[in-house]
Amino acid sequence: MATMVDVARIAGVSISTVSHVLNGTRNVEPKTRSRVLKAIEQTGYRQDTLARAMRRSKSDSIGLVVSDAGEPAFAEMVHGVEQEAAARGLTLLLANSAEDPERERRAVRTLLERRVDGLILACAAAATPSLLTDLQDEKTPVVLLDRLYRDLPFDQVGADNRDSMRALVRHLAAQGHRELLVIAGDVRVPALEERLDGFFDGVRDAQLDAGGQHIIQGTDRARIGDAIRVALADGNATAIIACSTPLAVAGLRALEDAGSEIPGDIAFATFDGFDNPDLFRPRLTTVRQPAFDMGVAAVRLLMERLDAPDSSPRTVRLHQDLQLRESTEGFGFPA
Amino acid sequence: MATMVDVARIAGVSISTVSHVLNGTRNVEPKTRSRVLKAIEQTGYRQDTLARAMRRSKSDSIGLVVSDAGEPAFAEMVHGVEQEAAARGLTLLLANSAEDPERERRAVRTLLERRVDGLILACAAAATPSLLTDLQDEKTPVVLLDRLYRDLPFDQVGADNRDSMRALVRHLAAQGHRELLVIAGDVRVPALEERLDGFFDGVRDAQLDAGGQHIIQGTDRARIGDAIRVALADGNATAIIACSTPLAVAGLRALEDAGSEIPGDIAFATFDGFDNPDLFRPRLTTVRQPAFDMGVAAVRLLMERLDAPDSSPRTVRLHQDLQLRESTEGFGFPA
DNA sequence: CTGTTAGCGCCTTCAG
DNA sequence: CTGAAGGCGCTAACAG
Repeated sequence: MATMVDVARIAGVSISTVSHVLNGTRNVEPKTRSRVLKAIEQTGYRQDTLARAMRRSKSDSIGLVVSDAGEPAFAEMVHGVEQEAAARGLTLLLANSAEDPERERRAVRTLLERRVDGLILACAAAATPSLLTDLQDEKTPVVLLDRLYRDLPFDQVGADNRDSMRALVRHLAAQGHRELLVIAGDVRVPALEERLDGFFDGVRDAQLDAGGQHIIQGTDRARIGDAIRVALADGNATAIIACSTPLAVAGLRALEDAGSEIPGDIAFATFDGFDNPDLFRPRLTTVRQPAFDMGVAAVRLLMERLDAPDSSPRTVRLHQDLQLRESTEGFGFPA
Repeated sequence: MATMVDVARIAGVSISTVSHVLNGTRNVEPKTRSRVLKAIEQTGYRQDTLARAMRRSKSDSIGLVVSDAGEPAFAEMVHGVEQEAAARGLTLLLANSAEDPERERRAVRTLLERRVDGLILACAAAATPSLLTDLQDEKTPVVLLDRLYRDLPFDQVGADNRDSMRALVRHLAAQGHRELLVIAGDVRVPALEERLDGFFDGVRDAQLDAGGQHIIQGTDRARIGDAIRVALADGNATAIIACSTPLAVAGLRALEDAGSEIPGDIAFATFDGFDNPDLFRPRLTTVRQPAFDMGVAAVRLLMERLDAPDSSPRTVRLHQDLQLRESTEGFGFPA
């Protein structure tokens, strides 16, 4: 591998001149410059980003740690982050914690050791509490993505979970539903907690009986299935809301096992949802997270933070779309 | 940020001793060792991976360039690569070419400049031909993923596209289908070329009339739609095969526009397919790519190549599952 | 407009 | 069992 020294020797200039033509960091006479360029061509010289990063203590790279690369929403966020990073000449270092706090800790540490310029973090549900507080003392800026922590002074980007859920509940109530079943998931995840809060906002707005609603917490599939069976047997709940894609999968499977039809037997809505929602039946009413844009926004926040390290932390909420489809439109209320 | 010098000073040892306890690269007296460890604790010292990489000229990182992060199959491959890389203590640098040869070139260059230990590459359909030949001269090992180039001496991992398609065609023929429509896509993509080849293998096996089959090439949605409409109007084709997820989307939309039912009016099968294929209707017969495992296999190949730089290149083909579902089971042939 | 030089933080011979 | 010292490839003062 050719180095700057080789280029300099061949071009008959000093290595600092080579550096300056490479980086455009000071004027160099056209003639000299072209000699250098030719030498670069000739040697096939390529800059060593590592050495450069070390010297400048700036790596032009960012790290992204996601908590579950399996969920489509996260895959989309990764995509958005990659896109925006590339557009700004940043290399993306990707890690997946798989909802494991220990892996998460290791991933963060590894990325910090690699001297990334900034870190984007979608924390695991059971994230080690000290992780984020430790990160506050770090000079490497951090942006929290999707998994937000209201009380911590980080830049954050998420969706308007609470408002979207509220709107969804109001919509269902307006159609006549009075008793709903919410598959809430792991409410330690801030986004899921917010969605549950929004549910009760909506219940209040629509003056439904708060005590009469069915809330299923946790992610255990069997338990979700049981709870749905019970609720269906009682026969009072007329609509189900799943608070994430995996929760929707659990719910849909349970309904299938029970032989219940959507929306004939029960209405169904989900957050995040599935790809190509109009191609397959049932067409599910979905609150859609702008996951790609959230990734883009996270990178922007990070770069702005680098420019202004001392400005106060900002939380950006992106609007979620409420896409109404057949799964909540055909339920037959008794006259 | 504390450096090894700080640690050495506090522990009252030389910096080389610090290095050796850090890397376990030579024996050091337990007492000394624990002094060093304490000093590390105390200073919050963290290794600078960049400096280390520069010195060892080995970065413990690998680069992955995918051609379309949007396709679910690629998202899964990324996931598999990440998983296996992390398990081996490698950091993953991710780039997306978005099927743009220019972006692809830049991505490869960037990753090379970052001194990745190896590169995994799912080439764009229209990849610059010189890209791969240039890469052959590089000492950085390269593994081709999914987008294979039979004639080039790289390690490669793909799926058994040809055989799977052949099996699918035979299955359809056994059911009575004699005239098929293939949405073949961009056959510059090797996997798609292989699938098309496999189609003709199957046609031959089943002794169908090769001239009577409908092949739609390209990715233009409108053209695919037109071709399907024409084929339906003629009324001879009884089954459609989509050779990738986006192609399936195009096909399904066209059928929907035409008001055709699957499988009543026409049978439908797809490669790669959709998530949760049993939850939504129509349940599509799918040739499923083991995308995650392909990612894993690519990392393994890469590491083995690093251990044995001169062994001959290997191509690994992973088996694809033919998942039969309703979309090909209910077509009513006239008696 | 160009060259010289001192490190960035680390690993690794080579001596002791 | 431990220390001293050189240098990986590059940037950025500082001098001319």
